[in-house]
Amino acid sequence: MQPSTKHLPADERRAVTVEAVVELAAEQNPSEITTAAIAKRMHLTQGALFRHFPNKDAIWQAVIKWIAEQLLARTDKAASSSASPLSALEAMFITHIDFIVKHPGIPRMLLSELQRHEETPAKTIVQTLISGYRKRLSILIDKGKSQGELDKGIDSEAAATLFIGMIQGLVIQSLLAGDIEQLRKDAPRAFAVYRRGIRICK
Amino acid sequence: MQPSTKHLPADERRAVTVEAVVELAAEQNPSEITTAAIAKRMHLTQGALFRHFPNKDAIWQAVIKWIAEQLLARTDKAASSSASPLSALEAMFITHIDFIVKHPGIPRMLLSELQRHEETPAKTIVQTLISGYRKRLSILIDKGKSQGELDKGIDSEAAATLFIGMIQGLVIQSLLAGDIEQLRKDAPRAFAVYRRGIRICK
DNA sequence: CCAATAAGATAGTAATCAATTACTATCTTA
DNA sequence: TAAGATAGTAATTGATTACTATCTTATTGG
Repeated sequence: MQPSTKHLPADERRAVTVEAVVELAAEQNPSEITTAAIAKRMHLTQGALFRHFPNKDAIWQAVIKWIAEQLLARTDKAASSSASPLSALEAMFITHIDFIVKHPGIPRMLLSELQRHEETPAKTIVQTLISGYRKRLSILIDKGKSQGELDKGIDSEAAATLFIGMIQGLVIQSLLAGDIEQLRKDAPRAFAVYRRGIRICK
Repeated sequence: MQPSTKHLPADERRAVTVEAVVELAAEQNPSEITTAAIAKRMHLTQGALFRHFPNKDAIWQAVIKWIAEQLLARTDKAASSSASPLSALEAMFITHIDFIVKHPGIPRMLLSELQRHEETPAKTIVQTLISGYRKRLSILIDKGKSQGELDKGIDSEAAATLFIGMIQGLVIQSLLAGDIEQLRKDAPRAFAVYRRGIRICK
């Protein structure tokens, strides 16, 4: 099954489309990605895209859905193979950062989507993703407290929000610098400060 | 000098334009703000805008410049009227959050600008803003260490990055929720966790 | 091997948008 | 108060974009 074949079955073509958009988002402003640009990247004519998606928004929705599934699957796996709640948090963090470094277009797509003021289906997917992620985090933090690994005085929800916010902030700052490697460098240092904020005082 | 006067002098007209764009950015995706929409908000015809700005990018540049000046001025003032480094950090944080809550279009404009892949003049202004902001923070943190208020073991640069990241992350999450009041609610709770991460152990 | 159908190519359309142009109204000052 | 400078209007232009109608080619099951 060589990937350069024309006439792909519909579901494969849709998967390749998602891939192409994630790639393009790493290279340019996602809100300026045209259907023509997507088609060109896939060596397809622009009109052919509309054989597989009813409209452009449906393409975006598919991309966001793929991102959400990937991220939850990867971080879940990382957390479940960790010995303690705190190490699970760290494993989720590292996995999350790795995923973004591997696909720099991903945060750009998410940011672009949440810029929209209307409630789009894609935005709803992101909301569900984040609230699920936050739930997992605060459960882990509570577990850490009861196991005596984390300080009982901390606000679990706030700590979960800060965990997610830390990642988002690091991503924004590397986006601003135009250097994804900065993310890899800054992330562990920021996490060290965060860890100190939730751990029991020694 | 009623603001609804026609025939404003050029510099006033430019200032009003910046105001209009910041307002519009609170209501819609900044990348979809058209020159026609800006003109309509100002009760002006679209073409008239180009009497005062050579092109659309120049409008954006003016808006970003205004934001940067405002933010630095306000946080500087807040920090200088604080008793200790840690309280200065908290004052800057609160001031920053207040500024965003008052003008919800601001983070949207900044996010929109840094989504662009090219190096625009506006993006350069944001980079300068953030690096100046980070510098101020790490100096404050160093001062806090030497005064025995903050833990000497923490990484000042990472703590500064996390400070900024925390704000950016909180903003993104309130943007996602479509509720700016969430920012006001979550901010102090997240800051409490952050404070615990840098303060000396009691 | 041959229809039936799925997938792609080609060539459009209507709408939108930044920018420009020719002209007019208003302000300022010598 | 006349004349130049400044600010605004209305209409248009060329480029771009999402989407579609029609024709062509490849794939596949009987």
